[in-house]
Amino acid sequence: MKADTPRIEEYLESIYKLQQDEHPVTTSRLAEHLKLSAPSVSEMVKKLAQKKLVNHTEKGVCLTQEGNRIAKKVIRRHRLSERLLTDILGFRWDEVHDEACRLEHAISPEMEKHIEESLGNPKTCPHGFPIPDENGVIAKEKLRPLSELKASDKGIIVSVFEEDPKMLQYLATLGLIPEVCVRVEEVAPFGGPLIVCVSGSRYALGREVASKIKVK
Amino acid sequence: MKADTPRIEEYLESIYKLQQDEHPVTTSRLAEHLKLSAPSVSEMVKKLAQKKLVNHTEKGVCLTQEGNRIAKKVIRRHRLSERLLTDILGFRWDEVHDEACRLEHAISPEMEKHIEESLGNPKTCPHGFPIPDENGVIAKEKLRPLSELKASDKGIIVSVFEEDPKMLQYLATLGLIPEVCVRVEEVAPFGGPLIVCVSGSRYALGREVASKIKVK
DNA sequence: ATATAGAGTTAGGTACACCTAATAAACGGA
DNA sequence: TCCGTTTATTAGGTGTACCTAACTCTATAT
Repeated sequence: MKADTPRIEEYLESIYKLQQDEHPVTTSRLAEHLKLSAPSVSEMVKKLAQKKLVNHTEKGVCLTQEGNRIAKKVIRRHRLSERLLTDILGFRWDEVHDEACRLEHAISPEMEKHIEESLGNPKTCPHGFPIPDENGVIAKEKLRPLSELKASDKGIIVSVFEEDPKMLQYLATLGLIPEVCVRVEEVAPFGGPLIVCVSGSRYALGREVASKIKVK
Repeated sequence: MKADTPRIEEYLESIYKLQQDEHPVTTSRLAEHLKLSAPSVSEMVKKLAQKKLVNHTEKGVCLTQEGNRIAKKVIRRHRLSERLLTDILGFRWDEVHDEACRLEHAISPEMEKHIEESLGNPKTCPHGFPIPDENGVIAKEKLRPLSELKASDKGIIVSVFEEDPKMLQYLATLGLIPEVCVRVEEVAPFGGPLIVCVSGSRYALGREVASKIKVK
């Protein structure tokens, strides 16, 4: 009864991601994220609970210590894969997510180490998210979503939480990528767009997209 | 009914490999190579035949054109993976086979291209076997097994057909790796060992091992 | 207060890839 | 020629992960 077959890894990884925002991780949200039917997820969650990888209460699903450990291991592999793809194999940042989704389940602990060393111990993936160390420890910084800045606030982009290649390409053409400095010029009222200034150019940015961009 | 799920790829790859030597590819040889029971293989071969990926006759299993195409695609990915592992990620040649067995099913056509370019279009894997091009074309050379050389014959090692890490390590310590020149000093009668000379040192080499080393 | 929408689970069923045990067919040696 | 071994297949069964349809809650709106 081994606990880290690809399927299980995918469930734990999804649960981990959905835990990031405040909302509870419900069966239906999980089903949507995994593109599976609700009953399939319901059943699988039961099995994960049996294996002591998640706790399932009225308020939703949450990872146990062990579940968390495995999820972070997978995320470590995902982000290391993304770095390998961009830094060594010459992929663009918008191309790597789907590739990494496949690679993350095919990487041994030894390969993990080798990638890490060959890359010079990178701290983040190409989208700015931290790569957990071998023990699953993640370096934390306190970050704000770009959408919460006020007019004339500025910050340095740390991460871009977006998996859609088209949107990533678009953001890259605007120069909205990690490490770059961004200044908010104007915030339209009633949930309207932000006007931001990036390396001399001004752009309008929807609130929803802006909320996926974290700055420090 | 897609035809290239990991399981199917593994079967086709095994069949391809077993086709290399003269012997017909029987159900039992396949079962042994895949470490599965004979009935499982029997059943799966039937399905592969339905999908028109193999022909199954009295004399054994053989790949159809399409089966061959897929097998070579997988082998291409396997060998490119091995090169990536040794040349870029710093693995030793005896460590890469098992890693590559997992990677080969997780690599997209785009990644294939990127690996190839990053490596400078390598022609062979670390064990000396040719990497098929995108169209599955394999550059052929006429080679002899080391075991068939006579006393005082010499040749340059081209490939080492051995998957066992221990044996690969051992051969590497003797210097029996691709590109190296080897001379046969003596051939013991009745299937006994060969005495070979490699970069100044002399070693006894069993016939079975010697037959896995191809020279030109 | 009750009808109804929504979320979650149960029931029942499919596909897939594997297994063991038993059977059938082929083949080499006494 | 016949027997025993090897080789392949059939029969029957398991576990896993998915599905749809139907049911059961709960919570809200009229």
